[in-house]
Amino acid sequence: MTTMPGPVLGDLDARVAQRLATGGVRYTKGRRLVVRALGRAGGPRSAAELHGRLRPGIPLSSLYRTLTVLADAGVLARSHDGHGVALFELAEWLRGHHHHLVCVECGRVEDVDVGDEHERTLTGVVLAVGAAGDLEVTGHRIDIEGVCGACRA
Amino acid sequence: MTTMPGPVLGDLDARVAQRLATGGVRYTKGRRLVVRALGRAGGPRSAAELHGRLRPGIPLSSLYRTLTVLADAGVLARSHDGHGVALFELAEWLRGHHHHLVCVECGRVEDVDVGDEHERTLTGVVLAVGAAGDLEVTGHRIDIEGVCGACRA
DNA sequence: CACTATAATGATATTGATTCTCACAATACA
DNA sequence: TGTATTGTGAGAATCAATATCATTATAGTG
Repeated sequence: MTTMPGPVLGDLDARVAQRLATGGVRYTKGRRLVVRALGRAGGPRSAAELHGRLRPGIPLSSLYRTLTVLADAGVLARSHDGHGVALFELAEWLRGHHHHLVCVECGRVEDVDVGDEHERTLTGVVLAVGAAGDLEVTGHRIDIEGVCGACRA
Repeated sequence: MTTMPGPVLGDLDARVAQRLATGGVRYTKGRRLVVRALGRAGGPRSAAELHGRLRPGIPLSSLYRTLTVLADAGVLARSHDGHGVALFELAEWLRGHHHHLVCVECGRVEDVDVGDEHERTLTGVVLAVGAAGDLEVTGHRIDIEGVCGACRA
């Protein structure tokens, strides 16, 4: 169980549409394609990966602009792989809180849902450590590094 | 207490020298400067920051090469900031295991040492989650995000 | 100490991901 | 239908990072 479809993938479009509407941002065909592709993905994806996978060949420049617009609107979250390449995924309020399994061999990143029990434990430590470091904690990001099944084979 | 000098900063040079020697890599003046600068820093730093701080103006191209050499030799660890810019810090065997406090306002990243007790807790959860996700865990990386004291003021 | 092989440096050119520009197309709404 | 506004596509520009290459420094050796 390395991935889990969020409970809301069904009305993903509807939720994104509403969010964009309140910001006066249009939910165009290209933007829909990107959101759906990321909804299907099991982890954060780069612009290049999305560009290769999206069928009606969206030009890279438009894709980058779309990703930026969606990120600015709070629909997508942006992170980076081990080489500084930008990765995009659905924002937490769409995808649900989760962390990442990172393969140190192939670099692949996959979502992992931590159970409530474990998440409570993590949050407790994070809050304590952040407070001790004079940080007003707003969130945390955990990457679990190792060798994935495919790379072990 | 947001930072803590590792127990080995005194003989940092000696430890790095030995490590490089076994790899047939010279510990030159420029490389010493970079290692010491990172030994003084309280967190990971970008090439640009180091370039600005290093006194005998080392050219950027040389600095990048130095950073790459030291990272390849296992002396430095490489990560990335919120914009994909590479950050460098002393490797774990030199600096000691730690995590990062990230200010979401100014982007500054500072080291934070988690106590043994908390670290054991984190490791336990990480191993359990990694195993459940079919990952042979080799390490973990935790960024605690929030607003730093300076930005709150 | 001088000599040679090897490794490191500095200046510059190049790459690659990402962003910007601008003319054109699509959409919303009066 | 007309008009203002927003989005798109193609290509140029940017910027961090890397590669190239001639020059310089260093470690060993005789």
